[in-house]
Formats: sequence, structure tokens, C-alpha cells
Amino acid sequence: MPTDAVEDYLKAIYRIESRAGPPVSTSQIAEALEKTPATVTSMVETLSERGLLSREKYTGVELTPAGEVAALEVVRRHRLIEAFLADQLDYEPTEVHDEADALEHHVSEEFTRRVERVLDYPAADPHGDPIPPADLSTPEDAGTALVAALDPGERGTVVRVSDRDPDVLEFLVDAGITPGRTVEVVDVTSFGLVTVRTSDGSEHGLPEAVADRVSVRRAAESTAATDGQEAGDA
Amino acid sequence: MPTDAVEDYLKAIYRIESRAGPPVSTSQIAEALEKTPATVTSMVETLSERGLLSREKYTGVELTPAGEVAALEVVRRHRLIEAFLADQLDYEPTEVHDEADALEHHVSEEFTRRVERVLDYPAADPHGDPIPPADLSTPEDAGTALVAALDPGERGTVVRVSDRDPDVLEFLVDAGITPGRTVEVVDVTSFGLVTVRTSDGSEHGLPEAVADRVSVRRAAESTAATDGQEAGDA
DNA sequence: TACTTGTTTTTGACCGGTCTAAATTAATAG
DNA sequence: CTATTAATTTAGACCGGTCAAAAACAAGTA
Repeated sequence: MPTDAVEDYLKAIYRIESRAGPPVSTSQIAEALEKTPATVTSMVETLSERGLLSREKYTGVELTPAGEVAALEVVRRHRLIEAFLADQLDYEPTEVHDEADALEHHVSEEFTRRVERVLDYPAADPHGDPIPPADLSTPEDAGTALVAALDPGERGTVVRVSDRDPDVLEFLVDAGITPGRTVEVVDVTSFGLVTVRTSDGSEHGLPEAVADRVSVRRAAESTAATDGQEAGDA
Repeated sequence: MPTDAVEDYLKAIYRIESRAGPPVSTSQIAEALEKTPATVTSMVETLSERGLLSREKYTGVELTPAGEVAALEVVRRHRLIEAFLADQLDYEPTEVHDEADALEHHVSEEFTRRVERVLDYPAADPHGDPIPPADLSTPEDAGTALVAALDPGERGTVVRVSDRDPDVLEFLVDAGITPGRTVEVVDVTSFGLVTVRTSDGSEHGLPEAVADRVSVRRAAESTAATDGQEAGDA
């Protein structure tokens, strides 16, 4: 049985892989998990001995199929718990993440199935991230980072918003940048300021680090800004 | 922050204390937790250094006020989670224990309060054990072990039933020995067989070890066997 | 090519929790 | 009062996860 730490590493590597692709470097993992590089090296070593990662020294790691399955199980539990907390216990979407992080390692398969059932098999968590079904089939459409997906003047639909930093999340929610909403990139400066216009016409300046946490799907050419609910509302 | 292990020890000691009273011996703890006596000695050592236990070597330990508070917090979380699982996720009372054991160490105070709220401040978990309120006030009426409380011919109301061993629990449920029901002790043999009559008139032979897991409140003198729901139904 | 810089790995240490085996203590029977 | 027995504690070890410091490496630059 994987320990909490093992699951945390797997989840982090999965996340990084699905944004930036393999290989995933020691320092990326270290930063995501707030561990020292030395620690990560040693953990990554044991993970690859267990067949969860393939590793090339000084280069980085990549999840093996077995590792990806294990990671997806954690992701599934995490998101299901988030949806559950929001739905059954009236948590705000912004409060849900930390609780889920703690619980995700300790709920049984039975629990997971029951939660899924009372929630009637939700497709996404409160941040718009898709919930893998029990067979872990869908490889999930994570969208693309805002700046990469959209040139200035283009519009897109917000697919998800990172829930890592509660302050960032709250800021984005306040700005109306939430799953399902449409945003237009107005301008991208060389010094890392991204200006976006939301569907109500207001403009917001986002530091690059924040913009990177917003994933979008590019809208078809010159579509008028609609405010559809497409993802989200689990 | 107490670790999972620390909370487990505290909970076990609390349990033993409230049935058999202090001092609680190394071997009692070892048995309850399925650890070796050596392990228990070392843990008990660090717990008493932290002021959670008072300890006298070769004699046993007793919870300090601080230790009791910590133990009660765990007990509260455990029982609330049990009630929640049964109520919101349709778990059977017999299935609830293990899941709660895993979760009790990882739910936040916030979570606990919310659960309590949606359940409308339940008084007892599905086994009839009282749920300490947030201020941890009520010292809980645990009832008395069946054989100690009742001489042959006497009746009492089942207050609670240990949920430690699922098989035992299931047996008791099948026999109709559940919180709120009335039982009469028919006979106690010298070789550890306890015969009880339940409210429907049927008799059941219980090994002493099983009978010890049933706590009762003695009925007033020669009261007719009623089948009241008094505790339980969280 | 050789140096410098930043990243990664190695080394050696530590802590919490656990165990086995050996030593100690308490309780009891003779 | 002593010897036996059962429980407890000590001693020493190990594992998982972590870190700081030092060594090794990769990649770019002079």
C-alpha cells in the first residue's frame, strides 16, 4: 500500500507532466511539494525501484503506466472529495482543497464509490477539473495555460483554475475568472503582466504566475463573448 | 500536532480507562493496539514526557487532563464520522468503524463542525456511544459491562456495544442485542458462558469475552421488559 | 578547451515508530 | 525467605521520510 508521501509525489508528478510534459525534473517536484531536492532525489529513487517511475539520472522522471494509474486514483479521490465537500457540507470552492488533500489518502474505495453515487457521478470538481471515473479511463482534457493558448485579441473558455494557492484562487473568483466563463487576452507585456477582459467587460491585470494557473480552451475564430456554463458545477 | 499513532494510543488508553479504570497496563495497551509491549513502553514514555500521561514504571499509566482532552477530541471525531457515514452515505452500522478509524486523524475542526451541523448535533453514534459535544463537556455515561452490572434474573438496557470486532458486532446485532434493547441475564456459568434473554423472549449464549463488550444500564427493580428506544439512532 | 554556474546526486545524520532479544522487576508459590 | 513465573523495561536494530553539506555533473561562456 502506498504511503501518504508516495501518493503526494505521484500526484505532483502527474500534475507537472500534464502541464509541462515529461521529463519532470527534481527541482520541479521539490518546488511543488516544498521539499529539498535531496529529499526528492531519494524518494524518486525508491519510486522508480517500485516501478512507478522511469528515471534517467540528471534528466528527470516520467510516470510509468503503473505510476499513472496510482496517480489517477489519488486525483480521482481528491476531486470527488472536493465535490462532496462543496455539495454535501456547503464548503466554498475556495475552502475545499486543503481538506481534500488530507483526506484523499485515507478514504477507502468503498467510501469513494458511495460518495460518487450520492453525488450522481459528477463530471468535475468545484474548480472544473474533471473527475476520473472508477475505471480511470478518461485521460482528462486539462486545457492549456492561458498565455500559451491565446494570443492577444483571442477569446477562450476557462476550463480550470488551479486550486493550489487559496489567495490566487480567491482573486480569480472575484475577477470572474472561473470555469465556464469566457475570457479574452487583451495584452501580454514582456515583463510578465497579462491583461484579460472577462465576459462582463471588465479588465484585470494578472501576473504571469497567476495567468499560468488558468487553463482555457480556445474559442473558435472571432466568436462573440458568450457566458456559457460548460465545465464545472459538479 | 499529534501524530496518528499518538492519537491511537490516547484513544485506546481512554477506552481502557473508562471500562477498567486506571492504571492502564502496558499489556492492555499492547493488546488493544496490536503492538508489542516493548513498543508500547517506548511510546508511553514519550507520551508522558509530553504531559499527556502520568506514568509509574511497572505499574501503568493514566491520562492527564491534557491527555484526556486530546483523547476526547479523537473520540468525538470518530463517532461523528461514524454517524455521518451511516446517515449520509448509507453505511451499515457494522461497516462504519474501520472507515472512521482511518478518517478520524485527518478531518479538520471545520469539517467536524460542519458534519455535526448537517446531522443536527446527534447525541450518539450508530452503536449508541455518546458523541462528546464541541466543548468536550459530558464525561459520557458508558454503562457497565453486562456481567458486572446484572446478576442472573436482572434486566437492563443495552447502552452500547463494542464495535471493535465486526464479527462480534454482527453476531450481537443478529441476536437483537443492540443499544436501547432490554436484556435479561439468565445464567452465568463458572466456565465463562453467559446466557441472556432478549426482549423477544429468545435466549442466547455469549462467551464471556463477548458479554464484556456489551454495556448496560441496570433496570429498576422487577420492571417488565420493555423495548424502548432510548440511546442510539443518531 | 577550460571555467563557471546551476542543478542533481551522494553522504551522513536525525526523528518517529516499530521490532526482537536480553535484562530487570513484581508477584506468587513453596 | 527464596525461587519461579509473568510482566515490563532496556538495548540495539531497522525502515521511511526528511534534511544540510559536500561532491558530481551538465550546459553554456570565455
